[in-house]
Amino acid sequence: MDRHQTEKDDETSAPGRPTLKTLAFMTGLGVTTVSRALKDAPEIGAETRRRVQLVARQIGYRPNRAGVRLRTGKTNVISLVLNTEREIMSFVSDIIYGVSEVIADTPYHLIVTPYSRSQDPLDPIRYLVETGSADGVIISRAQPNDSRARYMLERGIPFATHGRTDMGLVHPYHDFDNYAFAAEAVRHLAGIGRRRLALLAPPVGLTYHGHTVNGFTDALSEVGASEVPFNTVSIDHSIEQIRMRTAQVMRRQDRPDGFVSSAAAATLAIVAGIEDAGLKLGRDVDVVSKQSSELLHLFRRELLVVNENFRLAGSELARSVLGWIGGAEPGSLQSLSLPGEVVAYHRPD
Amino acid sequence: MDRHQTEKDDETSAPGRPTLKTLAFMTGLGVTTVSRALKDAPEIGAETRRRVQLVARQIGYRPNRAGVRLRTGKTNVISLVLNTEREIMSFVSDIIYGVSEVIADTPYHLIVTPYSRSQDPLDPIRYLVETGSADGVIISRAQPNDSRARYMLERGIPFATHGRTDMGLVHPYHDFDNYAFAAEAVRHLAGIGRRRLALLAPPVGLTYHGHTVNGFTDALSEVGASEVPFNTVSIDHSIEQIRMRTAQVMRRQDRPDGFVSSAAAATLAIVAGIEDAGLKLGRDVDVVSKQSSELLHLFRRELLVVNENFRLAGSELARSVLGWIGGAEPGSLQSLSLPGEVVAYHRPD
DNA sequence: GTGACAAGCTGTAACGTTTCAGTATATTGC
DNA sequence: GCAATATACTGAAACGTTACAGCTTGTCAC
Repeated sequence: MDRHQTEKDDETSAPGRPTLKTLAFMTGLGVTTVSRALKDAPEIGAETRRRVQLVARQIGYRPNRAGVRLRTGKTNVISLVLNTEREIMSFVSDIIYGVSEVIADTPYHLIVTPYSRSQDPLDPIRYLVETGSADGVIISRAQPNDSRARYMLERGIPFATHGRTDMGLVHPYHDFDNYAFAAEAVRHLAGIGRRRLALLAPPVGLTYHGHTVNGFTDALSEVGASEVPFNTVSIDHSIEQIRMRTAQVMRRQDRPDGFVSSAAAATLAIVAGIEDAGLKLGRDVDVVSKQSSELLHLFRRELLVVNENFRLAGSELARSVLGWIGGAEPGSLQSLSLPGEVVAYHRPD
Repeated sequence: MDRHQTEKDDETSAPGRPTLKTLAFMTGLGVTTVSRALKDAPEIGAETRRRVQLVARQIGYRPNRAGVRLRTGKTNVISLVLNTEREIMSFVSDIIYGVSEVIADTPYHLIVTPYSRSQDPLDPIRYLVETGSADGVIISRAQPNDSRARYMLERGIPFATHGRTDMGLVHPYHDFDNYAFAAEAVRHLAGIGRRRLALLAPPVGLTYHGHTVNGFTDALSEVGASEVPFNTVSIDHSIEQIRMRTAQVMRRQDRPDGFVSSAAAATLAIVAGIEDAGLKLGRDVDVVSKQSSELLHLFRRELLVVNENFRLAGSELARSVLGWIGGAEPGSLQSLSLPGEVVAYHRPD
């Protein structure tokens, strides 16, 4: 307290957003005390604490994110990393809303970090980690051996994956039980007399491709049905490709009499292909499809559907990441969503 | 340079992310010089500038966002404000990717700020502005008298709206020409002999409701067709509501023989309603619908569609906001996207 | 009465950046 | 030869926050 010390600013002049200094001035306390009072530190008197919090609420104090971030490194940001080309449309929308629901009452913001086909999927993750841009990350399209998960695990940054990995490493995830889905679909088709089944699977490389294929084949042998190979296309292929391939296979004499489809948009293509071949859904062939919004029954009432709730997935993923950030055990933040029944169309009255 | 001055840190110890100080140490320059050299300030020698930039690139220097934000108030964030319940699904996905494309080579991050039915739409905007959380904002569902736009205009925060307003205030926007869409749809229907047309419009209250209705009615009188009132539902209503209402109207003797629908999902409901009434698309009635992804033709090949590109909208909106932030005239950042032709189904070969 | 200790509060420094007000050296005008 | 000026650089301060190391004051043990 020797020289300068311009008596700081006069607090009353600029009416800009209130800071700790403003609060300190108003309460007559020190900035440090105010800071601690706001976070319920134990060494602050109970009355002081209440007084500070009251004033803070009154004048609408909001901590400056940049200040906190600079000082502590905490960003209060969750990043959702998405593939710009391959992501299912309703997935993007629903998962964002699911995440939003959960972080709504937290100080967290959601930033969307996209990457495109051409890029290494690790790129956006590296960016996030290197620049410390997020406290937690959500990734989709998990792979059995997922370099992104491995990378983040090494750097110790909290994340959650949509879909499981298979590297013997434990981390939070949320997944839909695609094994159960495929198996249930096969059983249902077998139950209505279908015996030669084709599977439109998720792209090879993603973990749930394996789950789906296993559920499919296991159930096939369980019910004694046979598989019609259909693995030259996946749900990542274009509508046109799937449609043409379906039409092709449906024109063969040993054509399938049942399909299991892992995505709604792809199902539209399958149906188109079936009809291109001059066959009729529900008579010549049945299709069980996953869907994430209730639209397939409008499309063709003969379709059989199983619902997957992406909004729920978003919420679960957000909860997992926040849990990990909050210090919970990664292993306790894993969840699996069971498919509901295969549902056939019921005429609304 | 009297007391303390602990010779700062030894720069070589912690290998954390490089900062200006790191660069200053490596180049032997002052922090200020480095800062200026990196932003091509004129008072820095050409060689020094190149040297600093070289080193910065080599060691992968990235400015610390919190530091910049704290000092300058610049967040390098664009916020996309979305309604959690009412937003069209493909809209969310496409617009995000559209925005992402544009901001990919900029320092900007995209944060998604959702709000729900129950909230005042102004809430999220107020939050963003009050906390200074974004340099620019994108909002959708513009209204003729839009309190959000007015609010942001008053505070001077750059934004762009998806859809136009009608308050005599100028601000950036991107819009699809829904007047032209509806008019074109009517003309097309009239061209194939349809005379009693119904419009499934956007929700009242949004600006493009008016545009659509005007285009519809203007073209009706132009071609001498008549309107079958259908304004008890809008595209914001549930599939079931639209479906029932459609079935109702289709069972009347003066039923429409043509529909114009402003959204793809709603079109599914209209078709379902038509079929509920025992009528056949393409024979008893034709439907022209907007769509944002190429799916309606798979649904019913008789459907007539007009494409609206939401990804483009996202890109345009992002460009507008960035332009405004960059100092361009708001009035020069407005764009209108013209609808393509009404397209009927063409059998892929 | 003194020492120890706890309770409650405070100032300073630091996070990384940019801005402001310089300083040192070279160049020019005359 | 010297002032004026331009060039190229620099340190200190500030943005808002939290961590650290204090500082008072009061209470209690003995």
